[in-house]
Amino acid sequence: MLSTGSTAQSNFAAVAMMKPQLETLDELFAAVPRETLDIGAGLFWEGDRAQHIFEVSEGVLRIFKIIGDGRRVITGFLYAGDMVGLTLRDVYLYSAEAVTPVKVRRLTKKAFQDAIEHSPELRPRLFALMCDEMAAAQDQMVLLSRKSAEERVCSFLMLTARRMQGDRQVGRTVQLPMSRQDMADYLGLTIETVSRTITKLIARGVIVPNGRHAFDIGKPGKLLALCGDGDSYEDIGERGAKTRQAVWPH
Amino acid sequence: MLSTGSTAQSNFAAVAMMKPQLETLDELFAAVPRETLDIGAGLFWEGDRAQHIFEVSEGVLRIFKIIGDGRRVITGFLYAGDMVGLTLRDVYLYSAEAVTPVKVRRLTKKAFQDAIEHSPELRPRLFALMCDEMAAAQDQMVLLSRKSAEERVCSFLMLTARRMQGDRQVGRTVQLPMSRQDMADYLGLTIETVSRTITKLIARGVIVPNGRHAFDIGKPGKLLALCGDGDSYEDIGERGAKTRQAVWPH
DNA sequence: CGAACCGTTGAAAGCATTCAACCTCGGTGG
DNA sequence: CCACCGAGGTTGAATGCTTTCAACGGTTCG
Repeated sequence: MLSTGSTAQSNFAAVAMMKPQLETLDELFAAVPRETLDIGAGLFWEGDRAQHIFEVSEGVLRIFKIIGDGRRVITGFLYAGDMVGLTLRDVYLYSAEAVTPVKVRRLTKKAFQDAIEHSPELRPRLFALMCDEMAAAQDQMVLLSRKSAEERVCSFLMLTARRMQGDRQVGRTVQLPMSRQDMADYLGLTIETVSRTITKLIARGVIVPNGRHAFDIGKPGKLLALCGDGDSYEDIGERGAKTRQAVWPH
Repeated sequence: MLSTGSTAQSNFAAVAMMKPQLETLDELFAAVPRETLDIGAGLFWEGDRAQHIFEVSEGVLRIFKIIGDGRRVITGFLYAGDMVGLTLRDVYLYSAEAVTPVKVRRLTKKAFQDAIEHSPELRPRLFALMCDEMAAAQDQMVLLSRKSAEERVCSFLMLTARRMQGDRQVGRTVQLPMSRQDMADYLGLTIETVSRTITKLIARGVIVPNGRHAFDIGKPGKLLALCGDGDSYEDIGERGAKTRQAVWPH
Protein backbone atom coordinates (compact mmCIF):
# COMPACT_ATOMS: atom_id res chain seq x y z
CA MET A 1 0.00 0.00 0.00
CA LEU A 2 2.58 2.54 1.01
CA SER A 3 5.89 1.77 -0.60
CA THR A 4 9.11 3.01 0.87
CA GLY A 5 10.82 2.73 -2.47
CA SER A 6 12.22 5.75 -4.26
CA THR A 7 9.19 5.94 -6.50
CA ALA A 8 8.22 9.29 -5.17
CA GLN A 9 6.29 10.65 -8.03
CA SER A 10 2.84 12.10 -7.25
CA ASN A 11 2.25 15.68 -6.37
CA PHE A 12 4.14 15.14 -3.19
CA ALA A 13 7.30 15.03 -5.22
CA ALA A 14 6.92 18.66 -6.18
CA VAL A 15 6.65 19.68 -2.59
CA ALA A 16 9.52 17.47 -1.58
CA MET A 17 11.79 18.99 -4.17
CA MET A 18 11.20 22.47 -2.97
CA LYS A 19 11.77 21.63 0.61
CA PRO A 20 12.95 18.12 1.22
CA GLN A 21 12.49 18.23 4.96
CA LEU A 22 9.03 19.16 5.93
CA GLU A 23 8.85 19.72 9.62
CA THR A 24 5.22 20.42 10.29
CA LEU A 25 2.01 19.11 8.83
CA ASP A 26 1.13 22.68 7.96
CA GLU A 27 3.91 22.84 5.41
CA LEU A 28 2.49 19.83 3.67
CA PHE A 29 -0.52 21.84 2.69
CA ALA A 30 1.26 25.10 2.09
CA ALA A 31 1.69 24.58 -1.63
CA VAL A 32 -1.96 23.84 -2.27
CA PRO A 33 -4.39 26.59 -3.27
CA ARG A 34 -7.06 27.47 -0.76
CA GLU A 35 -10.72 26.78 -1.37
CA THR A 36 -13.52 28.86 0.05
CA LEU A 37 -16.72 27.69 1.69
CA ASP A 38 -19.69 29.93 2.40
CA ILE A 39 -21.56 29.76 5.65
CA GLY A 40 -23.49 26.53 5.83
CA ALA A 41 -21.75 24.97 2.87
CA GLY A 42 -20.77 21.31 3.13
CA LEU A 43 -17.20 20.13 2.67
CA PHE A 44 -18.15 16.45 2.48
CA TRP A 45 -20.89 14.16 3.72
CA GLU A 46 -21.00 11.05 5.80
CA GLY A 47 -20.80 8.15 3.39
CA ASP A 48 -18.93 10.02 0.64
CA ARG A 49 -15.85 8.30 -0.66
CA ALA A 50 -13.00 9.58 1.49
CA GLN A 51 -10.55 10.79 -1.09
CA HIS A 52 -9.10 13.89 0.51
CA ILE A 53 -7.58 15.15 3.70
CA PHE A 54 -8.26 18.81 4.50
CA GLU A 55 -6.60 21.45 6.57
CA VAL A 56 -8.66 24.34 7.87
CA SER A 57 -6.74 27.50 7.29
CA GLU A 58 -9.44 29.95 8.29
CA GLY A 59 -12.88 29.88 9.86
CA VAL A 60 -14.79 27.24 11.78
CA LEU A 61 -16.16 23.90 10.64
CA ARG A 62 -18.63 21.61 12.33
CA ILE A 63 -18.33 17.83 12.20
CA PHE A 64 -21.53 15.89 12.74
CA LYS A 65 -23.46 12.69 12.35
CA ILE A 66 -27.19 12.27 11.84
CA ILE A 67 -29.16 9.29 13.03
CA GLY A 68 -32.38 7.88 11.73
CA ASP A 69 -35.12 10.22 12.76
CA GLY A 70 -33.23 13.42 12.18
CA ARG A 71 -31.34 13.68 15.45
CA ARG A 72 -28.04 15.46 14.85
CA VAL A 73 -24.90 15.06 16.92
CA ILE A 74 -22.04 17.48 16.44
CA THR A 75 -18.90 15.63 17.42
CA GLY A 76 -16.58 18.59 17.11
CA PHE A 77 -15.78 22.07 15.91
CA LEU A 78 -12.62 22.60 13.88
CA TYR A 79 -10.58 25.76 13.82
CA ALA A 80 -7.69 27.10 11.78
CA GLY A 81 -4.83 24.63 11.88
CA ASP A 82 -6.99 21.58 12.45
CA MET A 83 -7.13 18.69 10.03
CA VAL A 84 -10.28 17.03 8.72
CA GLY A 85 -11.02 13.78 7.00
CA LEU A 86 -8.23 11.81 8.57
CA THR A 87 -9.28 8.22 8.12
CA LEU A 88 -8.14 5.04 6.49
CA ARG A 89 -11.64 3.94 5.67
CA ASP A 90 -12.96 4.37 2.20
CA VAL A 91 -15.86 6.57 3.23
CA TYR A 92 -16.14 9.50 5.60
CA LEU A 93 -17.78 8.65 8.88
CA TYR A 94 -19.24 12.09 9.43
CA SER A 95 -20.22 15.25 7.58
CA ALA A 96 -18.44 18.60 7.64
CA GLU A 97 -20.06 21.99 7.15
CA ALA A 98 -18.90 25.58 7.43
CA VAL A 99 -20.07 27.41 10.53
CA THR A 100 -18.42 30.63 9.36
CA PRO A 101 -16.87 31.42 6.00
CA VAL A 102 -14.08 28.88 5.75
CA LYS A 103 -10.91 28.42 3.78
CA VAL A 104 -9.42 24.96 3.42
CA ARG A 105 -6.63 23.27 1.55
CA ARG A 106 -6.94 19.72 0.36
CA LEU A 107 -4.55 16.88 -0.38
CA THR A 108 -5.53 13.57 -1.87
CA LYS A 109 -5.39 10.82 0.67
CA LYS A 110 -2.71 9.14 -1.38
CA ALA A 111 -0.54 12.23 -1.51
CA PHE A 112 -0.95 12.67 2.19
CA GLN A 113 -0.08 9.07 2.94
CA ASP A 114 2.96 9.22 0.71
CA ALA A 115 4.17 12.33 2.44
CA ILE A 116 3.71 10.78 5.85
CA GLU A 117 5.35 7.58 4.75
CA HIS A 118 8.40 9.43 3.48
CA SER A 119 8.85 11.77 6.36
CA PRO A 120 10.11 10.53 9.71
CA GLU A 121 9.61 14.10 10.90
CA LEU A 122 5.92 14.19 10.18
CA ARG A 123 4.89 10.80 11.49
CA PRO A 124 5.18 11.59 15.19
CA ARG A 125 3.30 14.80 14.58
CA LEU A 126 0.45 13.01 12.96
CA PHE A 127 0.45 10.44 15.74
CA ALA A 128 0.38 13.20 18.34
CA LEU A 129 -2.49 14.86 16.53
CA MET A 130 -4.54 11.71 16.59
CA CYS A 131 -3.76 11.22 20.27
CA ASP A 132 -5.01 14.72 20.99
CA GLU A 133 -8.15 13.95 19.05
CA MET A 134 -8.73 10.82 21.11
CA ALA A 135 -8.18 12.75 24.32
CA ALA A 136 -10.73 15.34 23.23
CA ALA A 137 -13.19 12.62 22.31
CA GLN A 138 -12.87 11.08 25.75
CA ASP A 139 -13.37 14.39 27.48
CA GLN A 140 -16.49 14.81 25.40
CA MET A 141 -17.73 11.39 26.48
CA VAL A 142 -17.29 12.44 30.10
CA LEU A 143 -19.24 15.60 29.40
CA LEU A 144 -22.08 13.83 27.65
CA SER A 145 -22.18 10.98 30.09
CA ARG A 146 -22.13 12.63 33.47
CA LYS A 147 -22.25 16.41 33.35
CA SER A 148 -25.24 18.61 34.08
CA ALA A 149 -26.46 21.22 31.61
CA GLU A 150 -24.62 23.95 33.49
CA GLU A 151 -21.40 21.97 33.62
CA ARG A 152 -21.67 21.27 29.90
CA VAL A 153 -22.13 24.88 28.94
CA CYS A 154 -19.33 26.04 31.24
CA SER A 155 -17.01 23.34 29.91
CA PHE A 156 -17.80 24.45 26.39
CA LEU A 157 -17.08 28.08 27.20
CA MET A 158 -13.74 27.16 28.79
CA LEU A 159 -12.79 24.90 25.91
CA THR A 160 -13.62 27.51 23.34
CA ALA A 161 -11.89 30.24 25.29
CA ARG A 162 -8.76 28.12 25.45
CA ARG A 163 -8.92 27.41 21.74
CA MET A 164 -9.11 31.06 20.87
CA GLN A 165 -6.04 31.86 22.90
CA GLY A 166 -3.20 33.25 20.87
CA ASP A 167 -5.60 33.51 18.03
CA ARG A 168 -7.90 36.35 18.74
CA GLN A 169 -8.62 36.06 22.40
CA VAL A 170 -8.68 39.65 23.49
CA GLY A 171 -8.56 39.73 27.24
CA ARG A 172 -11.24 37.49 28.65
CA THR A 173 -13.54 37.36 25.68
CA VAL A 174 -14.89 34.10 24.25
CA GLN A 175 -16.12 34.08 20.69
CA LEU A 176 -18.90 31.62 19.90
CA PRO A 177 -19.36 31.75 16.14
CA MET A 178 -21.85 28.89 16.05
CA SER A 179 -25.61 29.07 16.63
CA ARG A 180 -27.33 27.98 19.83
CA GLN A 181 -28.63 24.98 17.92
CA ASP A 182 -25.07 23.99 17.07
CA MET A 183 -24.07 24.34 20.70
CA ALA A 184 -27.05 22.25 21.76
CA ASP A 185 -26.22 19.50 19.28
CA TYR A 186 -22.63 19.51 20.48
CA LEU A 187 -23.51 19.43 24.16
CA GLY A 188 -26.30 16.90 23.96
CA LEU A 189 -28.92 19.43 25.09
CA THR A 190 -31.80 21.32 23.52
CA ILE A 191 -31.55 24.85 22.28
CA GLU A 192 -33.84 26.01 25.09
CA THR A 193 -31.73 24.46 27.81
CA VAL A 194 -28.60 26.07 26.40
CA SER A 195 -30.33 29.41 26.29
CA ARG A 196 -31.68 29.14 29.83
CA THR A 197 -28.32 28.03 31.19
CA ILE A 198 -26.52 30.94 29.58
CA THR A 199 -29.13 33.32 30.96
CA LYS A 200 -28.51 32.00 34.45
CA LEU A 201 -24.75 32.34 34.10
CA ILE A 202 -25.21 35.93 33.01
CA ALA A 203 -27.53 36.63 35.93
CA ARG A 204 -24.86 35.40 38.31
CA GLY A 205 -22.20 37.50 36.67
CA VAL A 206 -20.12 34.51 35.67
CA ILE A 207 -20.17 35.71 32.09
CA VAL A 208 -21.13 39.03 30.54
CA PRO A 209 -22.78 39.19 27.14
CA ASN A 210 -20.84 40.98 24.46
CA GLY A 211 -23.04 40.68 21.46
CA ARG A 212 -24.94 37.46 20.94
CA HIS A 213 -21.97 35.43 19.90
CA ALA A 214 -19.35 36.58 22.35
CA PHE A 215 -19.05 36.73 26.11
CA ASP A 216 -16.64 38.30 28.54
CA ILE A 217 -15.74 36.03 31.39
CA GLY A 218 -16.73 37.89 34.50
CA LYS A 219 -15.59 35.29 37.02
CA PRO A 220 -13.00 32.97 35.49
CA GLY A 221 -12.45 31.05 38.73
CA LYS A 222 -16.15 30.46 39.14
CA LEU A 223 -16.53 29.39 35.53
CA LEU A 224 -13.73 26.89 35.92
CA ALA A 225 -15.25 25.52 39.10
CA LEU A 226 -18.59 25.09 37.37
CA CYS A 227 -17.09 22.85 34.70
CA GLY A 228 -17.42 19.88 37.02
CA ASP A 229 -13.93 18.60 36.30
CA GLY A 230 -13.21 19.21 39.95
CA ASP A 231 -9.52 18.45 39.88
CA SER A 232 -7.28 20.97 41.55
CA TYR A 233 -7.90 24.62 40.76
CA GLU A 234 -11.10 24.39 42.69
CA ASP A 235 -10.28 27.14 45.15
CA ILE A 236 -13.92 28.01 45.43
CA GLY A 237 -15.16 24.54 46.09
CA GLU A 238 -15.73 23.20 49.56
CA ARG A 239 -15.84 19.48 48.87
CA GLY A 240 -13.66 17.76 51.42
CA ALA A 241 -11.03 15.06 51.28
CA LYS A 242 -10.91 13.33 47.97
CA THR A 243 -10.50 9.60 48.27
CA ARG A 244 -7.81 9.18 45.69
CA GLN A 245 -7.49 5.43 45.74
CA ALA A 246 -4.10 4.06 46.68
CA VAL A 247 -1.93 3.06 43.77
CA TRP A 248 -1.96 -0.57 42.88
CA PRO A 249 1.14 -2.43 44.11
CA HIS A 250 2.04 -3.76 40.72
CA MET B 1 -7.42 -13.19 15.85
CA LEU B 2 -5.81 -13.96 19.15
CA SER B 3 -2.32 -15.16 19.48
CA THR B 4 -2.60 -18.47 21.23
CA GLY B 5 0.20 -20.11 23.11
CA SER B 6 1.50 -22.01 20.14
CA THR B 7 1.53 -19.14 17.70
CA ALA B 8 3.22 -17.05 20.32
CA GLN B 9 5.90 -19.64 20.37
CA SER B 10 6.57 -19.53 16.67
CA ASN B 11 6.44 -15.77 16.60
CA PHE B 12 8.99 -15.68 19.33
CA ALA B 13 11.21 -17.78 17.14
CA ALA B 14 10.76 -15.37 14.29
CA VAL B 15 11.69 -12.44 16.44
CA ALA B 16 14.62 -14.30 17.89
CA MET B 17 15.97 -14.77 14.40
CA MET B 18 15.56 -11.03 14.02
CA LYS B 19 13.25 -11.33 11.14
CA PRO B 20 12.87 -7.72 10.22
CA GLN B 21 9.44 -7.90 8.69
CA LEU B 22 6.71 -8.11 11.23
CA GLU B 23 3.39 -8.04 9.56
CA THR B 24 0.88 -7.56 12.31
CA LEU B 25 0.90 -5.66 15.57
CA ASP B 26 0.15 -8.90 17.34
CA GLU B 27 3.53 -10.25 16.39
CA LEU B 28 5.20 -7.31 18.01
CA PHE B 29 4.00 -8.51 21.37
CA ALA B 30 4.35 -12.20 20.73
CA ALA B 31 7.82 -12.48 22.23
CA VAL B 32 6.86 -10.84 25.50
CA PRO B 33 5.75 -12.94 28.48
CA ARG B 34 2.15 -12.55 29.55
CA GLU B 35 1.19 -10.94 32.80
CA THR B 36 -1.90 -11.84 34.77
CA LEU B 37 -4.42 -9.54 36.40
CA ASP B 38 -7.02 -10.67 38.91
CA ILE B 39 -10.57 -9.41 38.73
CA GLY B 40 -10.68 -5.77 39.71
CA ALA B 41 -6.92 -5.29 39.55
CA GLY B 42 -5.62 -2.11 37.96
CA LEU B 43 -3.24 -2.11 35.02
CA PHE B 44 -2.45 1.59 35.30
CA TRP B 45 -4.08 4.76 36.56
CA GLU B 46 -4.95 8.05 35.03
CA GLY B 47 -2.00 10.33 35.67
CA ASP B 48 0.63 7.55 35.86
CA ARG B 49 3.65 8.06 33.69
CA ALA B 50 2.80 6.39 30.40
CA GLN B 51 5.74 4.09 29.88
CA HIS B 52 4.18 1.04 28.36
CA ILE B 53 1.82 -0.06 25.62
CA PHE B 54 -0.23 -3.16 26.35
CA GLU B 55 -1.97 -5.78 24.33
CA VAL B 56 -4.84 -7.68 25.86
CA SER B 57 -4.42 -11.33 25.10
CA GLU B 58 -7.21 -12.69 27.26
CA GLY B 59 -10.11 -11.37 29.31
CA VAL B 60 -11.82 -7.99 29.45
CA LEU B 61 -10.52 -4.63 30.63
CA ARG B 62 -12.43 -1.46 31.43
CA ILE B 63 -11.05 1.97 30.60
CA PHE B 64 -12.41 4.83 32.67
CA LYS B 65 -12.03 8.35 33.96
CA ILE B 66 -13.20 9.72 37.27
CA ILE B 67 -14.23 13.30 37.76
CA GLY B 68 -14.22 15.38 40.89
CA ASP B 69 -17.01 14.13 43.05
CA GLY B 70 -16.61 10.47 42.29
CA ARG B 71 -18.55 10.26 39.06
CA ARG B 72 -17.05 7.51 36.92
CA VAL B 73 -17.22 7.29 33.16
CA ILE B 74 -16.20 4.09 31.42
CA THR B 75 -15.02 5.08 27.97
CA GLY B 76 -14.55 1.57 26.70
CA PHE B 77 -14.20 -2.14 27.26
CA LEU B 78 -11.21 -3.89 25.76
CA TYR B 79 -11.16 -7.48 24.60
CA ALA B 80 -8.50 -9.92 23.46
CA GLY B 81 -6.53 -8.43 20.61
CA ASP B 82 -7.09 -4.81 21.61
CA MET B 83 -4.28 -2.46 22.52
CA VAL B 84 -4.17 -0.19 25.56
CA GLY B 85 -2.12 2.79 26.54
CA LEU B 86 -1.57 4.10 23.07
CA THR B 87 -0.61 7.72 23.58
CA LEU B 88 2.19 10.12 22.95
CA ARG B 89 1.58 12.03 26.14
CA ASP B 90 3.76 11.42 29.13
CA VAL B 91 0.90 10.34 31.37
CA TYR B 92 -2.06 8.07 30.84
CA LEU B 93 -5.32 9.90 30.36
CA TYR B 94 -7.47 7.18 31.86
CA SER B 95 -7.29 4.18 34.16
CA ALA B 96 -7.51 0.53 33.19
CA GLU B 97 -8.85 -2.28 35.39
CA ALA B 98 -9.60 -5.94 34.88
CA VAL B 99 -13.28 -6.81 34.55
CA THR B 100 -12.47 -10.51 34.32
CA PRO B 101 -9.17 -12.29 34.90
CA VAL B 102 -6.93 -10.75 32.27
CA LYS B 103 -3.68 -11.57 30.56
CA VAL B 104 -1.68 -8.81 28.92
CA ARG B 105 1.69 -8.33 27.28
CA ARG B 106 3.58 -5.08 27.59
CA LEU B 107 6.13 -3.23 25.51
CA THR B 108 7.88 -0.09 26.58
CA LYS B 109 6.66 2.91 24.69
CA LYS B 110 10.11 3.38 23.26
CA ALA B 111 10.34 -0.19 22.00
CA PHE B 112 6.93 0.16 20.46
CA GLN B 113 7.74 3.44 18.79
CA ASP B 114 10.98 2.07 17.43
CA ALA B 115 9.22 -0.93 16.01
CA ILE B 116 6.63 1.25 14.35
CA GLU B 117 9.23 3.65 13.08
CA HIS B 118 11.19 0.85 11.47
CA SER B 119 8.33 -1.05 9.98
CA PRO B 120 6.50 0.26 6.95
CA GLU B 121 4.23 -2.76 7.31
CA LEU B 122 3.07 -1.91 10.77
CA ARG B 123 2.45 1.80 10.40
CA PRO B 124 -0.71 1.56 8.33
CA ARG B 125 -2.00 -1.04 10.74
CA LEU B 126 -1.48 1.24 13.69
CA PHE B 127 -3.07 4.07 11.80
CA ALA B 128 -6.07 1.93 10.97
CA LEU B 129 -6.36 0.89 14.58
CA MET B 130 -6.47 4.48 15.74
CA CYS B 131 -9.04 5.30 13.09
CA ASP B 132 -11.22 2.48 14.34
CA GLU B 133 -10.87 3.79 17.85
CA MET B 134 -11.95 7.26 16.74
CA ALA B 135 -14.93 5.80 14.92
CA ALA B 136 -15.96 3.93 18.05
CA ALA B 137 -15.55 7.06 20.14
CA GLN B 138 -17.82 8.98 17.81
CA ASP B 139 -20.47 6.31 17.88
CA GLN B 140 -20.32 6.48 21.64
CA MET B 141 -20.79 10.25 21.53
CA VAL B 142 -23.90 9.73 19.45
CA LEU B 143 -25.17 7.20 21.96
CA LEU B 144 -24.51 9.43 24.95
CA SER B 145 -25.76 12.54 23.28
CA ARG B 146 -29.03 11.53 21.74
CA LYS B 147 -30.11 8.01 22.53
CA SER B 148 -32.76 6.95 25.02
CA ALA B 149 -32.04 4.46 27.77
CA GLU B 150 -33.55 1.65 25.74
CA GLU B 151 -31.58 2.57 22.65
CA ARG B 152 -28.39 2.68 24.70
CA VAL B 153 -28.87 -0.73 26.22
CA CYS B 154 -29.81 -2.27 22.87
CA SER B 155 -26.83 -0.64 21.18
CA PHE B 156 -24.59 -2.05 23.87
CA LEU B 157 -26.01 -5.53 23.46
CA MET B 158 -25.51 -5.39 19.70
CA LEU B 159 -21.99 -4.03 20.03
CA THR B 160 -21.00 -6.68 22.53
CA ALA B 161 -22.65 -9.44 20.53
CA ARG B 162 -20.72 -8.35 17.48
CA ARG B 163 -17.45 -8.27 19.41
CA MET B 164 -17.92 -11.77 20.67
CA GLN B 165 -18.49 -13.13 17.20
CA GLY B 166 -15.96 -15.69 16.13
CA ASP B 167 -14.66 -15.68 19.63
CA ARG B 168 -17.14 -17.52 21.75
CA GLN B 169 -20.46 -16.42 20.38
CA VAL B 170 -22.47 -19.59 20.49
CA GLY B 171 -25.56 -19.07 18.42
CA ARG B 172 -27.29 -15.91 19.49
CA THR B 173 -25.84 -15.58 22.97
CA VAL B 174 -24.32 -12.36 24.26
CA GLN B 175 -21.89 -12.56 27.14
CA LEU B 176 -21.81 -9.54 29.44
CA PRO B 177 -18.92 -10.15 31.80
CA MET B 178 -19.16 -6.73 33.45
CA SER B 179 -21.45 -5.72 36.31
CA ARG B 180 -24.59 -3.63 35.85
CA GLN B 181 -22.72 -0.73 37.42
CA ASP B 182 -20.05 -1.01 34.74
CA MET B 183 -22.72 -1.03 32.07
CA ALA B 184 -24.37 2.00 33.62
CA ASP B 185 -21.11 3.93 33.76
CA TYR B 186 -20.45 3.05 30.14
CA LEU B 187 -23.91 3.99 28.93
CA GLY B 188 -24.29 7.18 30.95
CA LEU B 189 -27.19 5.76 32.95
CA THR B 190 -27.79 4.58 36.50
CA ILE B 191 -27.70 0.99 37.56
CA GLU B 192 -31.45 1.05 38.19
CA THR B 193 -32.26 2.32 34.73
CA VAL B 194 -30.10 -0.35 33.13
CA SER B 195 -31.82 -3.00 35.19
CA ARG B 196 -35.31 -1.75 34.41
CA THR B 197 -34.56 -1.49 30.71
CA ILE B 198 -33.23 -5.03 30.57
CA THR B 199 -36.30 -6.26 32.42
CA LYS B 200 -38.53 -4.62 29.85
CA LEU B 201 -36.59 -6.13 26.96
CA ILE B 202 -36.96 -9.54 28.53
CA ALA B 203 -40.69 -9.01 29.06
CA ARG B 204 -41.06 -8.26 25.37
CA GLY B 205 -39.08 -11.32 24.41
CA VAL B 206 -36.39 -9.29 22.66
CA ILE B 207 -33.78 -10.99 24.80
CA VAL B 208 -33.91 -14.08 27.00
CA PRO B 209 -31.89 -14.28 30.20
CA ASN B 210 -29.30 -17.00 30.32
CA GLY B 211 -27.72 -16.55 33.69
CA ARG B 212 -27.21 -13.04 34.96
CA HIS B 213 -24.37 -12.20 32.67
CA ALA B 214 -25.53 -13.67 29.41
CA PHE B 215 -28.57 -13.29 27.21
CA ASP B 216 -29.93 -15.05 24.20
CA ILE B 217 -31.22 -12.73 21.55
CA GLY B 218 -34.83 -13.65 21.05
CA LYS B 219 -35.63 -11.15 18.33
CA PRO B 220 -32.45 -9.99 16.57
CA GLY B 221 -34.32 -7.81 14.10
CA LYS B 222 -36.22 -6.10 16.85
CA LEU B 223 -33.07 -5.57 18.87
CA LEU B 224 -31.36 -3.98 15.90
CA ALA B 225 -34.34 -1.72 15.28
CA LEU B 226 -34.31 -0.60 18.89
CA CYS B 227 -30.72 0.62 18.65
CA GLY B 228 -31.93 3.91 17.24
CA ASP B 229 -29.37 3.95 14.48
CA GLY B 230 -32.38 3.86 12.24
CA ASP B 231 -30.75 2.95 8.98
CA SER B 232 -32.73 0.43 7.02
CA TYR B 233 -33.50 -2.94 8.60
CA GLU B 234 -36.05 -1.39 10.89
CA ASP B 235 -39.28 -2.52 9.31
CA ILE B 236 -39.51 -5.51 11.57
CA GLY B 237 -41.02 -3.73 14.52
CA GLU B 238 -44.59 -2.53 14.74
CA ARG B 239 -44.01 1.10 15.73
CA GLY B 240 -46.45 2.17 13.04
CA ALA B 241 -46.49 5.78 11.99
CA LYS B 242 -43.01 6.72 12.88
CA THR B 243 -42.39 10.13 11.41
CA ARG B 244 -39.36 9.08 9.52
CA GLN B 245 -38.00 12.55 8.89
CA ALA B 246 -36.37 13.21 5.58
CA VAL B 247 -33.35 11.00 5.45
CA TRP B 248 -30.31 12.93 4.44
CA PRO B 249 -29.59 16.63 4.38
CA HIS B 250 -28.14 16.53 0.93
C1' DC C 1 -42.30 47.43 6.73
C1' DG C 2 -42.92 42.67 7.02
C1' DA C 3 -41.09 38.15 6.87
C1' DA C 4 -37.94 34.87 8.41
C1' DC C 5 -34.60 33.38 11.40
C1' DC C 6 -32.60 33.15 15.78
C1' DG C 7 -32.86 33.46 20.49
C1' DT C 8 -35.38 33.93 24.96
C1' DT C 9 -38.90 32.92 28.27
C1' DG C 10 -42.88 30.37 30.38
C1' DA C 11 -45.63 26.29 31.60
C1' DA C 12 -46.46 21.49 31.39
C1' DA C 13 -44.91 16.88 30.58
C1' DG C 14 -41.67 13.04 30.50
C1' DC C 15 -37.83 10.24 31.25
C1' DA C 16 -34.26 9.10 34.05
C1' DT C 17 -32.62 9.65 38.73
C1' DT C 18 -32.87 9.24 43.59
C1' DC C 19 -34.10 7.03 47.68
C1' DA C 20 -35.47 2.90 49.67
C1' DA C 21 -36.92 -1.75 50.17
C1' DC C 22 -36.62 -6.30 48.69
C1' DC C 23 -34.84 -10.34 46.25
C1' DT C 24 -31.31 -13.85 44.78
C1' DC C 25 -27.46 -16.30 44.84
C1' DG C 26 -22.83 -17.82 46.59
C1' DG C 27 -20.04 -18.32 50.25
C1' DT C 28 -19.22 -19.18 55.09
C1' DG C 29 -19.32 -20.82 59.56
C1' DG C 30 -21.72 -22.84 63.32
C1' DC D 1 -26.65 -29.34 56.64
C1' DC D 2 -28.55 -25.16 56.95
C1' DA D 3 -28.96 -20.51 58.66
C1' DC D 4 -26.82 -16.30 58.00
C1' DC D 5 -24.66 -12.77 55.56
C1' DG D 6 -23.15 -9.65 51.93
C1' DA D 7 -22.71 -8.24 47.26
C1' DG D 8 -25.02 -7.59 43.22
C1' DG D 9 -29.37 -7.04 41.13
C1' DT D 10 -34.40 -5.90 40.85
C1' DT D 11 -38.52 -3.35 41.77
C1' DG D 12 -41.40 0.61 43.56
C1' DA D 13 -42.54 5.50 44.50
C1' DA D 14 -41.36 10.22 44.51
C1' DT D 15 -38.49 13.85 42.90
C1' DG D 16 -36.18 16.61 39.55
C1' DC D 17 -33.75 18.02 35.57
C1' DT D 18 -34.28 18.47 30.95
C1' DT D 19 -37.39 18.36 27.25
C1' DT D 20 -41.42 19.61 24.81
C1' DC D 21 -44.80 22.72 23.36
C1' DA D 22 -45.90 27.37 22.79
C1' DA D 23 -45.56 32.26 22.67
C1' DC D 24 -42.91 36.29 22.38
C1' DG D 25 -38.80 39.54 21.40
C1' DG D 26 -35.21 41.11 18.49
C1' DT D 27 -32.40 41.57 14.37
C1' DT D 28 -31.52 41.32 9.56
C1' DC D 29 -32.64 41.84 4.89
C1' DG D 30 -35.36 42.08 0.76
